[in-house]
Parts: sequence; structure tokens; C-alpha cells
Amino acid sequence: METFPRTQYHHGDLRAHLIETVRILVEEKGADGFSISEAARRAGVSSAAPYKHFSDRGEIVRAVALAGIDRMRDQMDAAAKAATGNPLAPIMALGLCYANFARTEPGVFRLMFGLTKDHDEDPELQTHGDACFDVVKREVRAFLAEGYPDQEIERRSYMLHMFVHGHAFLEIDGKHDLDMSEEQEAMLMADIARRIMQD
Amino acid sequence: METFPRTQYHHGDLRAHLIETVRILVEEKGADGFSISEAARRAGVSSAAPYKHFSDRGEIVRAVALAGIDRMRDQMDAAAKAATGNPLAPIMALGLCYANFARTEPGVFRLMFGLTKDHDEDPELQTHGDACFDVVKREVRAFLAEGYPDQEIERRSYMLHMFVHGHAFLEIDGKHDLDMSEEQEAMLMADIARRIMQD
DNA sequence: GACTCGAAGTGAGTGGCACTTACTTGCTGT
DNA sequence: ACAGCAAGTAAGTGCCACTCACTTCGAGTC
Repeated sequence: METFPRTQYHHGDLRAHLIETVRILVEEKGADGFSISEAARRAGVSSAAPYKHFSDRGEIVRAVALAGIDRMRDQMDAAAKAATGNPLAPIMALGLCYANFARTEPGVFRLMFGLTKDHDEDPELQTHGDACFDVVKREVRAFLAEGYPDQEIERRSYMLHMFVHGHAFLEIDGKHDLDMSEEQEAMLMADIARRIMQD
Repeated sequence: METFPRTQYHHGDLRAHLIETVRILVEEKGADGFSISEAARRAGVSSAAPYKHFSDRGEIVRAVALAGIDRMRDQMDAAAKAATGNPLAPIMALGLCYANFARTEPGVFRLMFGLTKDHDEDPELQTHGDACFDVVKREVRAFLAEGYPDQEIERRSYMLHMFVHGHAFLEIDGKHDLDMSEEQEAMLMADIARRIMQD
């Protein structure tokens, strides 16, 4: 990954390079404060070059968001599988994982949700997002006793998602002053997981 | 509120007119798809006129967000006071109110949270937001038996906020396909309220 | 190994935007 | 009547997204 002006006329893999550059820019300047021009400048190409690989700005942003979704899914999958001990541990781990992703990559996290209008028009974003949610459903199913209908799995999973999604956004937006320690957050997660999964 | 080109040189109340025009534009074009220039055009003034009333674009956006927060607080206050019957009714009403606001004013709702970076720098947004949350805490305190410490009131209120905030955003972002009817949503709210408030 | 053809660059535009500056208008208080 | 100031204007700056006509160069063919 070169940041200095390249010597060759052709870049090699400008597409991937741009996605990574935009990802960094989004974290540096905020989800609504970066420009494609600057990304091109950093990649050492002209401001017209990106449009050989993407139809417009939105397509680049969606590519960055998509990569973020995949990254989060991998982290969630790993966290859930690594969590042991308490039967609720995998579910708690998923929640902490979600919140941690939002904290470490707030710019990309914001891109993944909202901000851009044409998200629902991209079927790939939808399917990869669903793959994320599938991890949650898998762990919910594993926790609940046999005999719970799919609809109830879905409902509990959605409750968990609502909760942790709100938590993540309220946190990165600084909308609550109660600054929690890691243990306090873990306890909160545990409390919520218990309340949602019991019965 | 005139939308046609005015005849007088001086507008009268351009500041308020711009806030309202931007509010409409935000709903029409999305939170990141409107421009101050267009708002000025609609108000029938030059594109430099807004800067006689606001220092920059962000200040206009914050004014629109602030008005939204106040509007939501009023609705929440009214909804909580109107809810009777079930002791959990006011809390459920608050949740439905929050979700309804997000649905009817998704653009402004998005402005109220995230999107703009310099939100935490505006103390007024913070205090008015806190006033909103105070309504929640008031109802939580009214529900819980005597003797709960303030910290626990805060904790339960925050749980409710997390949940309903996530719900609102996931809904307006179209991130879940389970399209609920009004009754289903009310039942979900009731279930969550019960799970969070019990014990 | 020369040739050609297309993918991936360039540079120079276009129009829109946020915001500034110097100037003008007309309401308000004395 | 008039001075002064709040609130407007027109013109201009620099950045942006995006386009177009052109150039470069590497890969496949003969």
C-alpha cells in the first residue's frame, strides 16, 4: 500500500487502494467530511481516475461500507465462537463486539448505517448485512431450548440488535454522559442479555 | 410563510423562514442531500443572505435539529401524560412516540443524532436533548417503587433509550425486513418495557 | 518480436456548492 | 429630515463531483 506518488503510469490496483484510502479518510475527517478528490490525491492519481473504477461517489462509499460489514461479521463470528463458560457468554460477546466496532471504526460504522440514502438499493449491502444478523440468530438459537419457532428466534435476535445498535450510536454520538468503564459496559450487556433471553 | 418570491427588499423573518425551509428540504432530499443555496432560492433570497443570520451551514443545521428536539420533547411529554390504564402505559407511549417521530421526520431525526460532527460542541443541543431524556427518567421514576437510587433510575432509562433508539434507526434505515403492523410494534414495545422495568 | 487494442490513466473543463467581500437598501430612533 | 445599522445584493473564490477527449502501456495474437 503506497502513499507516496507512484512512478508507474498504471497504478496496479487503484480500486482496492481507493477503498482503503477512503476508509482512512472517513475515520480522519468524519463520514460526511471527506472527498473523493482528496482520496485520489492521497493515492497519487488524478481526480478523474476514481471514475474508471466506480460510477460515482456513492459506489465508493458503498464499497467501503460493504468491506466494513464483512469485517464486523468476521469479528462477531470469532467473538461468539471464542466465548465460553456462561451460556449467555456468546450473546454478550456479540454485543460487546458490535459496540467495540462502532468505537474503533465510528466513521465506517456510520457509513454502514444511514447517512447514504441509496443503501437499500444495493442488494449486496443487504445480503452481507443479513449475514451479520445470521450470526446473532445462530447464537440465539443455540441458547434457547429446543422448540422455539423461527419467528421467536427472529424476535429475540431483533431485540438484541435494537438494543446494541442504539447503544453503539448513542455512544459514538456522545448522547449520554454516563461514561462507563469496560466492566460496567460488560455488566450492562449481561443484564440486557439476561432480560431479553429469559422466559 | 411565503414560498413565492417576495416583493419587499427586506424579508421580515428570514431566520425562521430558513429553518423551516431547510426542515422541509431535509425531509425531501435527505439529511445529506440538501443545500443552503437551494433553501435560499426557495426563500426567494440570494445565496449570501443566509449568512447574515447564521455563521455557517452547520449553525443552520443545528438550529433545525434543535427545533426537532424540542418538537419531540413536547410530543413525548404529551404522550406520556395521556397514557393511562396500565402502569407501563406511559413508558410504552414514550417508545412509540420516539419511533413515530423517527418515521414521520426521518431527515430531522437523523440531523438530531450523528451526521454532523460538531454536535457535542453545541451546549444547547446537549441541554435540550437532556430535557428529552428527563421525560423518560420522570416516567421511570414514577413507575418504580420508592427506594430506587437515582443511579438505577438512570440505568433503566438508558436501557429504554438504547432499545428504542436502535429500533428507530434500524427502521428508518430499512435494516430489517420484518415489517411490523402497529399492533405488533406496540406488543414489542410492551414486551421490552416489561423486560426492562421488571425486578 | 512487432502490432494492436482496450483498460486505466491524464488534463482541462462544467456546474454546483459554501462562504466572503464590497456595496446597497430601507427601517428605526432621534 | 436624516443618520446609522440590520439585512439584503452581485460578483467572486476555491473546492467539489463528475465528464470528455486524449494518452499511455501491458497483454494477447500473429
